[in-house]
Amino acid sequence: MTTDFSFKEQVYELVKKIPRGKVLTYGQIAQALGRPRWSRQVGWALHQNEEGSGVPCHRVVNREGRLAPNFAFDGWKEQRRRLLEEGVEFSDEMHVDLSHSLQK
DNA sequence: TATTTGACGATTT
DNA sequence: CAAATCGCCAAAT
Repeated sequence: MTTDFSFKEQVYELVKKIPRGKVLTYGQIAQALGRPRWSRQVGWALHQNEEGSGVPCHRVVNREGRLAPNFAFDGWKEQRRRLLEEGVEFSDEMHVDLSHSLQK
């Protein structure tokens, strides 16, 4: 076993740190982990994730703040509902207002 | 080992 | 805004 964690695990740790009412984009997560082109792999890591993993995956959106069209466990409707409940503003049905909710 | 797939990003049409 | 296109890279087939 090596000392480095899987990219997946690093993604989980970062996502767990997202404060309530804020969101992160896939690309930001990739960059924060030192892999600016790994946005797709970030999406995968989260897709492999399950609800019970303790990862608030509903706080992760694509670069426009758009909710994933085929969000795994309940669909983007459920994701939107959760975000609204946390105080995240929406500019559209499927778009988060990043200028107010994007965590740096 | 080659091809396809995908919870992405950016640009162009 | 929608669709097409290209780049990116691991996992699935």
